[in-house]
Amino acid sequence: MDLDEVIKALANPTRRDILAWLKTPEAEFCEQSFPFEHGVCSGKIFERAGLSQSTVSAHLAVLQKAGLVSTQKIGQWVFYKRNEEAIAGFLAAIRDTL
Amino acid sequence: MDLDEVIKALANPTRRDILAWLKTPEAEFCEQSFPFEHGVCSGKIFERAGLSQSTVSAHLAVLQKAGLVSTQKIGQWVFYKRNEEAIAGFLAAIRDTL
DNA sequence: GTTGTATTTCGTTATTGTTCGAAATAAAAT
DNA sequence: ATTTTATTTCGAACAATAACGAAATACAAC
Repeated sequence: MDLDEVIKALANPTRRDILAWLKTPEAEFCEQSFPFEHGVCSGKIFERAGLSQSTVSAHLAVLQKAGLVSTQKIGQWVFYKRNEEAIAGFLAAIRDTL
Repeated sequence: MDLDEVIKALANPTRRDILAWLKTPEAEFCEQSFPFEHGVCSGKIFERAGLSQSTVSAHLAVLQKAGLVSTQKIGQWVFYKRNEEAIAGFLAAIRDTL
Protein backbone atom coordinates (compact mmCIF):
# COMPACT_ATOMS: atom_id res chain seq x y z
CA MET A 1 0.00 0.00 0.00
CA ASP A 2 1.52 3.24 -1.19
CA LEU A 3 0.09 5.77 1.26
CA ASP A 4 1.24 8.71 -0.82
CA GLU A 5 -0.43 7.39 -3.96
CA VAL A 6 -3.63 6.58 -2.09
CA ILE A 7 -3.96 9.92 -0.34
CA LYS A 8 -3.29 11.75 -3.60
CA ALA A 9 -6.03 9.69 -5.21
CA LEU A 10 -8.36 10.73 -2.41
CA ALA A 11 -7.37 14.39 -2.61
CA ASN A 12 -9.96 15.05 -5.29
CA PRO A 13 -13.65 15.56 -4.66
CA THR A 14 -14.83 13.75 -7.80
CA ARG A 15 -12.86 10.66 -6.89
CA ARG A 16 -14.16 10.74 -3.31
CA ASP A 17 -17.68 11.11 -4.72
CA ILE A 18 -17.22 8.07 -6.93
CA LEU A 19 -16.03 5.99 -3.99
CA ALA A 20 -19.02 7.17 -1.95
CA TRP A 21 -21.46 6.33 -4.76
CA LEU A 22 -20.03 2.83 -5.00
CA LYS A 23 -20.94 2.23 -1.35
CA THR A 24 -24.64 1.98 -2.22
CA PRO A 25 -24.97 1.37 -5.96
CA GLU A 26 -28.68 0.57 -5.69
CA ALA A 27 -29.33 4.03 -4.28
CA GLU A 28 -26.94 5.94 -6.55
CA PHE A 29 -27.30 4.33 -9.96
CA CYS A 30 -30.29 3.34 -12.03
CA GLU A 31 -30.67 -0.28 -13.01
CA GLN A 32 -28.13 -2.04 -15.15
CA SER A 33 -28.19 -5.38 -16.96
CA PHE A 34 -25.78 -7.05 -14.58
CA PRO A 35 -26.31 -7.28 -10.82
CA PHE A 36 -24.34 -4.79 -8.73
CA GLU A 37 -22.42 -7.71 -7.24
CA HIS A 38 -20.02 -7.34 -10.14
CA GLY A 39 -19.69 -3.62 -9.52
CA VAL A 40 -21.03 -0.61 -11.36
CA CYS A 41 -20.62 -0.26 -15.09
CA SER A 42 -18.30 2.63 -15.93
CA GLY A 43 -20.90 4.13 -18.24
CA LYS A 44 -23.18 4.67 -15.27
CA ILE A 45 -20.39 6.43 -13.43
CA PHE A 46 -19.72 8.65 -16.45
CA GLU A 47 -23.36 9.77 -16.43
CA ARG A 48 -23.50 10.35 -12.70
CA ALA A 49 -20.32 12.43 -12.56
CA GLY A 50 -21.43 14.96 -15.16
CA LEU A 51 -17.97 15.22 -16.67
CA SER A 52 -16.68 13.95 -19.97
CA GLN A 53 -16.11 10.24 -20.41
CA SER A 54 -12.40 10.66 -20.82
CA THR A 55 -12.10 12.72 -17.66
CA VAL A 56 -14.02 10.23 -15.55
CA SER A 57 -12.12 7.38 -17.11
CA ALA A 58 -8.91 9.03 -15.96
CA HIS A 59 -10.29 9.42 -12.43
CA LEU A 60 -11.26 5.75 -12.37
CA ALA A 61 -7.77 4.82 -13.53
CA VAL A 62 -6.26 6.80 -10.65
CA LEU A 63 -8.53 5.05 -8.15
CA GLN A 64 -7.64 1.67 -9.60
CA LYS A 65 -3.91 2.36 -9.71
CA ALA A 66 -4.10 3.33 -6.04
CA GLY A 67 -5.90 0.05 -5.37
CA LEU A 68 -9.04 1.70 -4.03
CA VAL A 69 -11.28 0.03 -6.59
CA SER A 70 -11.13 -3.22 -8.47
CA THR A 71 -12.48 -3.88 -11.94
CA GLN A 72 -14.09 -6.74 -13.73
CA LYS A 73 -14.55 -6.85 -17.45
CA ILE A 74 -17.66 -8.55 -18.78
CA GLY A 75 -18.03 -8.37 -22.52
CA GLN A 76 -17.40 -4.82 -23.59
CA TRP A 77 -18.27 -3.42 -20.19
CA VAL A 78 -16.02 -2.68 -17.25
CA PHE A 79 -17.46 -2.87 -13.77
CA TYR A 80 -15.97 -0.96 -10.86
CA LYS A 81 -16.22 -1.99 -7.23
CA ARG A 82 -14.81 -0.59 -4.02
CA ASN A 83 -11.84 -2.43 -2.58
CA GLU A 84 -12.94 -2.42 1.04
CA GLU A 85 -9.75 -4.04 2.23
CA ALA A 86 -7.60 -1.31 0.67
CA ILE A 87 -9.86 1.43 2.00
CA ALA A 88 -9.68 -0.01 5.51
CA GLY A 89 -5.94 -0.35 5.07
CA PHE A 90 -5.64 3.30 4.18
CA LEU A 91 -7.71 4.37 7.18
CA ALA A 92 -5.48 2.33 9.47
CA ALA A 93 -2.31 3.67 7.86
CA ILE A 94 -3.32 7.31 8.00
CA ARG A 95 -4.46 6.87 11.59
CA ASP A 96 -1.01 5.52 12.45
CA THR A 97 1.14 8.02 10.58
CA LEU A 98 -0.93 11.03 11.43
CA MET B 1 -13.61 21.68 8.93
CA ASP B 2 -13.06 21.76 5.19
CA LEU B 3 -12.33 18.13 4.38
CA ASP B 4 -11.15 18.94 0.89
CA GLU B 5 -8.68 21.54 2.11
CA VAL B 6 -7.40 19.24 4.86
CA ILE B 7 -6.90 16.20 2.66
CA LYS B 8 -5.11 18.33 0.07
CA ALA B 9 -2.85 19.62 2.81
CA LEU B 10 -2.09 16.02 3.76
CA ALA B 11 -1.50 14.92 0.17
CA ASN B 12 2.15 15.95 0.35
CA PRO B 13 4.88 13.87 1.96
CA THR B 14 6.80 16.85 3.37
CA ARG B 15 3.73 18.16 5.13
CA ARG B 16 2.91 14.72 6.51
CA ASP B 17 6.51 14.45 7.70
CA ILE B 18 6.26 17.77 9.49
CA LEU B 19 3.07 16.69 11.26
CA ALA B 20 4.73 13.44 12.26
CA TRP B 21 7.84 15.23 13.58
CA LEU B 22 5.64 17.47 15.71
CA LYS B 23 4.24 14.43 17.49
CA THR B 24 7.48 13.94 19.39
CA PRO B 25 9.50 17.15 19.24
CA GLU B 26 11.98 15.95 21.90
CA ALA B 27 12.92 13.03 19.65
CA GLU B 28 12.91 14.90 16.34
CA PHE B 29 14.43 18.29 17.11
CA CYS B 30 17.49 19.34 19.00
CA GLU B 31 17.10 21.61 21.97
CA GLN B 32 15.60 25.06 21.67
CA SER B 33 15.46 27.98 24.08
CA PHE B 34 11.77 27.62 24.76
CA PRO B 35 10.12 24.44 26.04
CA PHE B 36 8.34 22.37 23.42
CA GLU B 37 5.06 23.10 25.19
CA HIS B 38 4.86 26.19 23.01
CA GLY B 39 5.54 24.17 19.90
CA VAL B 40 8.58 23.85 17.69
CA CYS B 41 10.35 26.93 16.34
CA SER B 42 9.96 27.16 12.58
CA GLY B 43 13.73 27.46 12.15
CA LYS B 44 14.12 23.96 13.53
CA ILE B 45 11.57 22.68 11.06
CA PHE B 46 13.40 24.42 8.20
CA GLU B 47 16.61 22.61 9.13
CA ARG B 48 14.95 19.25 9.53
CA ALA B 49 13.10 19.37 6.22
CA GLY B 50 16.17 19.95 4.07
CA LEU B 51 14.36 22.36 1.77
CA SER B 52 14.67 26.10 1.45
CA GLN B 53 13.18 28.29 4.15
CA SER B 54 10.63 29.79 1.82
CA THR B 55 9.45 26.38 0.64
CA VAL B 56 9.00 25.04 4.16
CA SER B 57 7.36 28.28 5.22
CA ALA B 58 4.82 27.74 2.45
CA HIS B 59 4.20 24.17 3.61
CA LEU B 60 3.64 25.39 7.15
CA ALA B 61 1.20 28.00 5.87
CA VAL B 62 -0.79 25.30 4.09
CA LEU B 63 -0.92 23.21 7.27
CA GLN B 64 -2.03 26.20 9.29
CA LYS B 65 -4.65 27.32 6.77
CA ALA B 66 -6.10 23.81 6.88
CA GLY B 67 -6.16 24.04 10.67
CA LEU B 68 -3.83 21.11 11.22
CA VAL B 69 -1.31 23.16 13.18
CA SER B 70 -1.55 26.21 15.39
CA THR B 71 1.09 28.86 15.87
CA GLN B 72 2.32 31.03 18.68
CA LYS B 73 4.62 33.96 18.19
CA ILE B 74 7.17 34.67 20.91
CA GLY B 75 9.51 37.52 20.16
CA GLN B 76 10.83 37.04 16.66
CA TRP B 77 10.15 33.32 16.66
CA VAL B 78 7.08 31.42 15.54
CA PHE B 79 6.29 28.12 17.21
CA TYR B 80 4.26 25.43 15.49
CA LYS B 81 2.19 22.84 17.28
CA ARG B 82 -0.12 20.05 16.09
CA ASN B 83 -3.82 20.75 16.42
CA GLU B 84 -4.83 17.37 17.78
CA GLU B 85 -8.50 18.22 17.75
CA ALA B 86 -8.45 19.06 14.04
CA ILE B 87 -6.42 15.96 13.25
CA ALA B 88 -8.86 13.76 15.14
CA GLY B 89 -11.70 15.57 13.39
CA PHE B 90 -10.21 14.80 10.02
CA LEU B 91 -9.76 11.13 10.88
CA ALA B 92 -13.40 10.91 11.95
CA ALA B 93 -14.59 12.76 8.84
CA ILE B 94 -12.61 10.66 6.38
CA ARG B 95 -13.71 7.49 8.17
CA ASP B 96 -17.33 8.56 7.69
CA THR B 97 -17.21 9.75 4.10
CA LEU B 98 -14.97 6.99 2.83
C1' DG C 1 -15.26 -8.47 -42.17
C1' DT C 2 -18.06 -4.41 -41.29
C1' DT C 3 -20.90 -1.90 -38.06
C1' DG C 4 -22.12 -0.37 -33.51
C1' DT C 5 -21.33 0.18 -28.59
C1' DA C 6 -18.21 0.70 -24.57
C1' DT C 7 -14.13 2.24 -22.96
C1' DT C 8 -9.41 3.98 -22.90
C1' DT C 9 -5.55 6.59 -24.69
C1' DC C 10 -3.64 10.74 -26.91
C1' DG C 11 -2.78 15.63 -27.60
C1' DT C 12 -3.85 20.05 -25.92
C1' DT C 13 -5.00 23.71 -22.80
C1' DA C 14 -5.69 25.70 -18.29
C1' DT C 15 -5.11 25.51 -13.55
C1' DT C 16 -2.74 24.32 -9.45
C1' DG C 17 1.40 22.79 -6.71
C1' DT C 18 6.37 22.78 -5.64
C1' DT C 19 10.54 24.89 -5.38
C1' DC C 20 13.98 28.48 -5.27
C1' DG C 21 16.42 33.00 -4.45
C1' DA C 22 15.66 37.65 -3.56
C1' DA C 23 13.07 41.19 -1.41
C1' DA C 24 10.14 42.55 2.41
C1' DT C 25 8.66 42.51 7.21
C1' DA C 26 9.21 41.93 12.29
C1' DA C 27 11.52 42.03 16.42
C1' DA C 28 15.64 42.25 19.18
C1' DA C 29 20.35 43.78 20.11
C1' DT C 30 23.97 46.80 19.52
C1' DA D 1 19.21 54.48 14.33
C1' DT D 2 21.60 50.69 12.43
C1' DT D 3 22.53 45.94 12.38
C1' DT D 4 21.46 41.21 13.20
C1' DT D 5 18.33 37.36 13.39
C1' DA D 6 13.86 35.08 12.28
C1' DT D 7 10.35 34.61 9.30
C1' DT D 8 7.18 35.51 5.43
C1' DT D 9 5.94 37.19 0.91
C1' DC D 10 6.98 37.88 -4.00
C1' DG D 11 8.21 36.54 -8.69
C1' DA D 12 9.71 33.10 -11.74
C1' DA D 13 10.53 28.36 -13.38
C1' DC D 14 9.09 23.84 -13.68
C1' DA D 15 6.10 19.76 -12.67
C1' DA D 16 1.76 17.73 -11.90
C1' DT D 17 -3.27 17.61 -12.27
C1' DA D 18 -7.78 18.22 -14.46
C1' DA D 19 -10.45 18.85 -18.22
C1' DC D 20 -11.93 18.29 -23.08
C1' DG D 21 -12.62 16.37 -27.87
C1' DA D 22 -10.76 13.33 -31.12
C1' DA D 23 -8.53 9.13 -32.23
C1' DA D 24 -7.67 4.43 -30.97
C1' DT D 25 -8.79 -0.03 -28.97
C1' DA D 26 -11.91 -3.88 -27.48
C1' DC D 27 -15.62 -6.53 -28.04
C1' DA D 28 -20.11 -8.17 -29.74
C1' DA D 29 -23.52 -8.49 -33.28
C1' DC D 30 -24.76 -8.57 -37.73
